[in-house]
Order: sequence, then C-alpha cells, then structure tokens
Amino acid sequence: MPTNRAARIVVVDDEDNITFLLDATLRHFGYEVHVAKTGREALALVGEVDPDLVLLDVMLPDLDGFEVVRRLRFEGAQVPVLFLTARDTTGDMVRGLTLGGDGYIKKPFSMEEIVAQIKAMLRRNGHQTSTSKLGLADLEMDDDAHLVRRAGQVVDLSPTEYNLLRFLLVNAGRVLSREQILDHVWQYDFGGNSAVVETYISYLRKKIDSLGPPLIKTVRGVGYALRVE
Amino acid sequence: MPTNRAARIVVVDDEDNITFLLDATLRHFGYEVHVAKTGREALALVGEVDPDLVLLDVMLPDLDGFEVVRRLRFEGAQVPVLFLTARDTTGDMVRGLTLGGDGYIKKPFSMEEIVAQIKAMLRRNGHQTSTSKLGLADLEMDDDAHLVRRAGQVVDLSPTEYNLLRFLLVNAGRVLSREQILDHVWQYDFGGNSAVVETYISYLRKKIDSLGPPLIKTVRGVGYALRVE
DNA sequence: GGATGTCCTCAGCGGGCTCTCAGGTGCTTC
DNA sequence: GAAGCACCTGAGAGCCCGCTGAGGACATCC
Repeated sequence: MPTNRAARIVVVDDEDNITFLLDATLRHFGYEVHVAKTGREALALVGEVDPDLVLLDVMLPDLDGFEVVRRLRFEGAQVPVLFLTARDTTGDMVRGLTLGGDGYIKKPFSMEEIVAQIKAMLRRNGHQTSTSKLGLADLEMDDDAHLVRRAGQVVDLSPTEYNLLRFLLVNAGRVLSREQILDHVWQYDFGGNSAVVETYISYLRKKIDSLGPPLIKTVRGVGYALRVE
Repeated sequence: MPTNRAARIVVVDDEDNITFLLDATLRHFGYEVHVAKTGREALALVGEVDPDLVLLDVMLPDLDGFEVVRRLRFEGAQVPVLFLTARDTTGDMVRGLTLGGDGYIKKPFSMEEIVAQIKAMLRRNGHQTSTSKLGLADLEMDDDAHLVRRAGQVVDLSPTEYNLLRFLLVNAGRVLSREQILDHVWQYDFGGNSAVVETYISYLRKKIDSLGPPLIKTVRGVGYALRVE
C-alpha cells in the first residue's frame, strides 16, 4: 500500500480550462498530475502511470466515462474513480456513480470541494494517513460527519461558510487574499465581486469567534488568516 | 473453517452491467470477486478458486443455474449458492430455489439488499464473525429477525424504509448524499430522481424520530446522516 | 374485485442561503 | 486632526433547497 510518496492523479477532461485549473491546483497540493483528453488516452495513461486516483469527466469525445471505468475494471485496475458530471445531469446518469467506492462531483465545482473529495477518497483507499479531521486550538472540523465544533460546542454552518472555514483551516497561519479565497471556495464560474468574502468572514466571526478568543485575523490590505499561536 | 481472510465470491451472470455493478460493490465491501459469464465458465472457476459463496444467475446462455448447482453438488462442492432470478420468475421456480436450502434474490435488486443477503449467508456458514444486530442510542435493528425497535417499541417499516434505515445505520455519523443513498438502497434500474429519498426520509422521521429525540439529521446541500452524539 | 399497502411523483410553501449594497467604523497617512 | 481608504455589518431581494401532503399506479391479499 502506498504511503509517503505523492499520490498520482490522472485527470481526464476534454476542456482545457478545466484540466488547466485542476492541474495547477492539484500540483499545488503536492499531487503528481497526469492529463488525458479522451477516453482512449485515459486508458493508456492509467496503464502507464498506475495512478492512485482518476478524475474522470463523464462526457468525453470518444468513450464515455462509464465505458472507461468498465474497461479499466475489466483489465483488473482497482484505482478509485471520481467522476465529473455536468450540472444538468439527469437522474439516471448519476445512478451507479457512487457504487464501488467511487464518487462524483457536479460541475461547476470549487477547488475546495474537489480537493476535499480527493482527500477523502485517497484516505478511504489507504493512501493517506490523514484523517477526516481538521483542527486549530479548540476548533474542530470533521469532514465525514460534516461537523464543526468550537470549545466542544457544535456550530451550525451553511455550505459556503463551511467551505470557507475549511479553506482557512487547511491554510491556517497563512494569509489568504480575497481573490485566492474566491478562487478556491467559490465555484470556478462565479462572476460576482470579491466583497462576498467579507460578508462570509463576518458570518463566520459571528458563529465561530463569538465562542472564544477570535481566530479569524484581518490583515489589512492583504486578506485573512487563522491565528496560529 | 475460513476466518480472517477476505471471503471469495464467484459472480456468474452474462449481463456485463450486472457483473460490473456487483464487482465494484463487493470489492468495496472487501470481498475477493471472480466473474464468470457462462455456466461452464462458472464450473471451471469454482473449481479453481474454491469460493465461499456463489452468486448465480438462473438464466445463462448455456447451462441454467440449476444445472450448474446440480453439477457442483455432484462434484462434491458444498459452497452456498445465492441465485439471481429474473423479475418474472414463476412460483414453482422460487419453490425450487428455497427447497435447495440456498437463497435467492429477485432482479432487479439493490446493493443494500444483496450485501445484506451475502453477509447473512456467510454468517450462517461460519465465515463472518459479524452479528446481525445494528444499533444507535435507543434504536435497534436485527437483520435476522428483520425487526426494528426504538426505545423498546417495535417499529413497522416497509421494505424500502427498512433498507434506507439500515444504510444510514451502517454509516452512522457519516453524511450520505442523496445519490449515494439512491445507488445503495434503490434497485439498480431505478430511473427516477433523487427526490424519492426525501420522501422516504420523511416517512422514516414520522416513524422513528417521533419516538424520541430526532436521530436523522439533514445537512443542507450535502445529504443526510444519523446523529451520533 | 375491493381493500390495503407500497412506491413514486409532484407541487406548494416556508425558510434558509447567497449575494448586493450602503452606511458606519476605524485605521493610516499627511 | 482631517481626509481618504479599507473593512465591517445590517438589511433585504431573490433564489434555491428541503419538507410534506395529496394522489395515482401498481401489486398483493382476502
């Protein structure tokens, strides 16, 4: 079972925008990334690099995602697959995706979402030693249960609040600009302005910082960070 | 008698969709899976891998399922067999199946159903140490008796309600998406939309949550989970 | 062939969530 | 200390999500 080396991820999508984004983001998180643009390319690439995870668009120019997985399994490959599905995927297309330990993500997604899913999946498959838990001081977050606690008390967060907090936690101690936050926490096609971030920071402060010494620090002119001392 | 190693299961069906699904699901649950597409292949495979259980479609291109079992028994193989029968199986066919002492499952089935049956059968044959009981707080479920109690009081559930509750119980504390639930609890050919899940959650709440503090938690934008605190 | 139970769809509604905006506050710089 | 800027936060519009009741389709049982 793999342990310390960087996990290898094969990304399969025919849209350059998507593969570019994913490539950059995943490399940033220390993964080794390989990109394919078609189903056949994907099959060859998986055989070649023996990845720990495959990110696979369901819509591909030649074979569809399901067919790719079918062939992979037929060849005996056990690699877990995370499907990327279009926004308006009909019910019966989604069906069957989450079986066998595979998962799916709806487009458009945010980087925070997809990284969280990837981590969860690698964890389940024994690649990472990390748990589903994140924490800082008396603040805890458990991704499996989707639960946040401060000083033992459960905090109820909306999806966006939750994703924002996780992004801050993952980067605890580092200052993050509004744009960085927007790029990671909001969906990649978000067109609004970065003032939303301020609003959500404010929400988080009300829910999190009110339960103890303030953790969310504003760095004037730069962005926000979680306190680490 | 087998003990700690993964149970070996031979799956025999000529439909690729079915074997694909079963292969993925059973591997996910930690079984070692071997697939055959015809009766003759099945006979050879069973001789080769000496499985702990055979999942056997009754309709096969060459020999039918009964014939396969007859030959297996003739050769002295004692392995338990779980039949997969077509939707429109006649009454005396079913009688034949139950007389043989092994079990059967009607197609289409749900993953939850088939995994439960497999576990029960392996348990009966001494392979697994797991019990048939599940529980959380004052909620108990006994698979052998097919009985659910909350605070000591028996709760009457429909089959789908029961399967849904079991899936939630098995994954207690973890948030499950509507699609995950659909893929595991509903039959594999279900084509409808995931709103059914909401309806059944609502049914369960009426029957289960009304008898004590609510156990079923909605995680907005994500899915459902059973409370664990 | 009626009664019952189960499954699923659908639509209405209530409320939570997201985002915008604007007025207010406090820091910074000269 | 005044001006200007960055940031904060309350209010509110619109949307979306999830809950549930009603009802139709279907199977099963008597």
